[in-house]
Amino acid sequence: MAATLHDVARLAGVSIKTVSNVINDYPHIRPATREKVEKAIAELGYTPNLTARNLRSGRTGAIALAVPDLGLAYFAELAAAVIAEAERAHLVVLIEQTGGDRDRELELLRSGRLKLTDGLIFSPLGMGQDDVAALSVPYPLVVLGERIFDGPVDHVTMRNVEAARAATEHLLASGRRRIAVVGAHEGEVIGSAGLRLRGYAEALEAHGVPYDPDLIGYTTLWHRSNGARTMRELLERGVEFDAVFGFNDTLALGAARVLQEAGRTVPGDVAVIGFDDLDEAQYSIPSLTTVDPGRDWIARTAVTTLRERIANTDPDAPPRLLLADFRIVERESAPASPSATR
Amino acid sequence: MAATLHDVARLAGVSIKTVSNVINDYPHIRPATREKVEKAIAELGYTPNLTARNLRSGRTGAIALAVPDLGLAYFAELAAAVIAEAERAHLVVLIEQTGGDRDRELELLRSGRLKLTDGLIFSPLGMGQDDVAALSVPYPLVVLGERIFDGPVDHVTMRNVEAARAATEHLLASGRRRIAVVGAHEGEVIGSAGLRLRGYAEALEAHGVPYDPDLIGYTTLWHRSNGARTMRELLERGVEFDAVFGFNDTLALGAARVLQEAGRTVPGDVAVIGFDDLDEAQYSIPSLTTVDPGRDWIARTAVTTLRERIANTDPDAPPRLLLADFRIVERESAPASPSATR
DNA sequence: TTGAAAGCGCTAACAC
DNA sequence: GTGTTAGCGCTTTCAA
Repeated sequence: MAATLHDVARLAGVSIKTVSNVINDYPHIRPATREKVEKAIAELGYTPNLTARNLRSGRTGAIALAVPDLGLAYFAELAAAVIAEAERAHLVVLIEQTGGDRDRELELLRSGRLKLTDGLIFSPLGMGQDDVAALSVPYPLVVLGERIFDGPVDHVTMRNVEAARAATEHLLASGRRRIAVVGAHEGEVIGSAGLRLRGYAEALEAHGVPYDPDLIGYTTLWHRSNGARTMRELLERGVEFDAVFGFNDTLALGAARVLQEAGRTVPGDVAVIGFDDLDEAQYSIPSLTTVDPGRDWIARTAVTTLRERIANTDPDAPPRLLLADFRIVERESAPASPSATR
Repeated sequence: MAATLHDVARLAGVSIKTVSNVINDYPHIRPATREKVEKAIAELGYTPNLTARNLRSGRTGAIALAVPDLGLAYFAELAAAVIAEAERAHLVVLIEQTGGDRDRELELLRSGRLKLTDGLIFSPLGMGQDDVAALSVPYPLVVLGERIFDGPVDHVTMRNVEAARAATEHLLASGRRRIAVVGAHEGEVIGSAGLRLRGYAEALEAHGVPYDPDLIGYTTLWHRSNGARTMRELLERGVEFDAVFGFNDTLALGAARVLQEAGRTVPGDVAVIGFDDLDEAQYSIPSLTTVDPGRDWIARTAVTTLRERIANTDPDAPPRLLLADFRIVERESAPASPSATR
C-alpha cells in the first residue's frame, strides 16, 4: 500500500498538517522541520493521492476532449494540439470518441463519465441545431465545429463560409470556371458541408459563374475512400469540370487519386484544392493546395477558454463566439496562375 | 452545487444507505422504496460524484495511454483502437504525448499525474534497454513497442524482425535484388529501426544477396518529409536500386513521392514496400504494399492485459511477452509478380 | 510555526 | 429491508 500523509507525519514526528504545508509550499515553515519532512517523504517514496486531493478541492486537473474519431487526421492533429496546450497549463486530457453519432454525443454530455474531469471540449458531428438545449450542462463546456451555433456556451470555430469562398475564388482567379465539389451533404445548411457549400456558391455568384447542381458531389463521410468514390461518380456522370474543391484534404486527396487513374492530370486538366492543411497535404503528389483553417489557434483558444470557465471568475460572462483566421496555402495542385499546367 | 446522496435521502425520507443501494442495484429493496428514491434522484438531477467513489474504492475507471505524438498516423490509429477497446470495458482513456523524448518518458513514469488512472499503456520511443529499471513502477503498466525487452512488466508488441524479413522477401520474390532501406537508425540494435534492419539483412543473407551499406538510408524521425529527404540523399549518392523498403508507411510514401518526381516509376523502375498498413496506404498513388503488424490486436491485447493486472487476481503472475501476428498486404507499389510493371 | 479536528461524497461493515 | 457509522487521504479553518 502506498504511503499516506499520516505515514510521513509519523515518521517525521510532526502532524499531517505540517506535512501538507511542506507539500503545498506553504511559506512559514522552519527549515529544520521542512528538512525532516522532506527526508521522510523521500524515505517512504510518498506521492500525494490525487483522488483525495480532488475530492477535497473539487478539481481534478483533467479536461475531456470529445471528437468523432482519432483515425480522422483532422481530429488527431486537433487532439495533439489540445493535449500540448493543456500540458502547458498542467492539465491532462481524457479523450472520448463519439463516432460522430448523435445519440452517443447526447449520451456523453449527460453521462457521469465526465465527472472525472473539470470540463469538456466538445466537437459534435451528429448533433444539430435542434439539440442546442443539450448543451446546457452543469459543467464547463466549450464547443468546437459548426454543427451548433448560438448555444449557451463558448464556441470556438473557423470561418467556414469565408474560407470556402476564398478557396473557390482561388480557383476562379486561375481561370477555372467549372468547379466540382466533393463532400456536400444533401440538404445541409449549417455543418462544415453546408457552410462550405454556401461559400462556394457565394464565390460563383460574385463572379457571375452559374451554379450547376450536376457539379456537386455528395458523400456523408469524409474518409479518403469517400472522396475517391464521389469522384468516380462525377466522372461517370459525364459532367465537364476543370477544377475540384474537396471539402477537406482527405476527400481532395482521394479525388485526386481517381482523377489521375482516369488519366486526368492535376493541375493540368483539373485543379484541386482541399481544406484543413493536414500535415500530409504538403507531401502528396502533387502537393495539395488547401485552406489552413487555424487549427492550432482553435486548440489553444479552446483550452484557454475552458480554463477561464473552470476558474469561474465571472460566472455570468455571456457565451462567446471565437473565430479563427484562415489562410489559403498555395501548393502544386492548384497554382495561382493558370500558366503552370501539366 | 450538485446534489449529494444526503440531499436525495432527505427528499426521499430514507437513509443514504438506501439511496446508495438503489444506485448500485442492490437486489433487496422494496419496490415502493426504490420508486421514492428514484423520484428524488430525478427531481434533484442527482449524479454520483465519481471522485468520492474513486477515493472509496481505490479505482478511477480511467487508464492512461502514453504515445510519442498523435500527429503520427500510427499512434493516432493505435490510440483510436485503444479508446474503442477501453470503452467496451467501461474505461475512459487519458492520453499523454511524450514527444518520444527520453526524459519526458522517464518523468511520466514517475509523475503523480498518473494517480488519476488505474494503470498505464506506455509506448516509449526515447527510452532504451538501459532504462528497464524505470519500468518497475508501483501501478499496473503495459509496455508497447520495441525499445525495451525483458522488462518487469507485460509487453505487447509485433514481430518486427520476422515481418521485416517477410517484407524484404516479398521484394526478392518479385525479382528485385538492389533493395534500398529508408528509415535506419545509426548503430541501433533494438527499436523498430534496428529490428527491421535485422530482418532485412536476414532476408538478404538467406537469399544470397549481398548487403550493401550504400543502400541504407538513415533518418532519425519517421515523418513523411524525412522519407522524402532520405530518398533524395540516396538518389544523390548515385547508388543503383530497384526497390525500397520504407521502415514505415509514412517514410515509404515520402520516398515514393521523390522517386516519381525524379522520373522513376513505381513499381516499374522501383518497387516500394512500407510497414504499418495505415489507412492511407490503400489510397496513395500507387497504393502501397505494406506490412500489417497487427495494430488492432495490439490495442485490444494491451487493454485486456492491463485490465487483468488492475484486477490483480494473480499478483505474482510473471511478466508476459505478447506478440501480434503480421501479414503482407499486397498492393500496387510492390506486386508479387515481376511482370506487373510500368 | 505547528497541531487537532472537521468534512469533501461515497461505500460497506454491522446493527436493527 | 433499512439505518448508523466509520473511514478512503487530503485540505483547511481554528486554536494553541
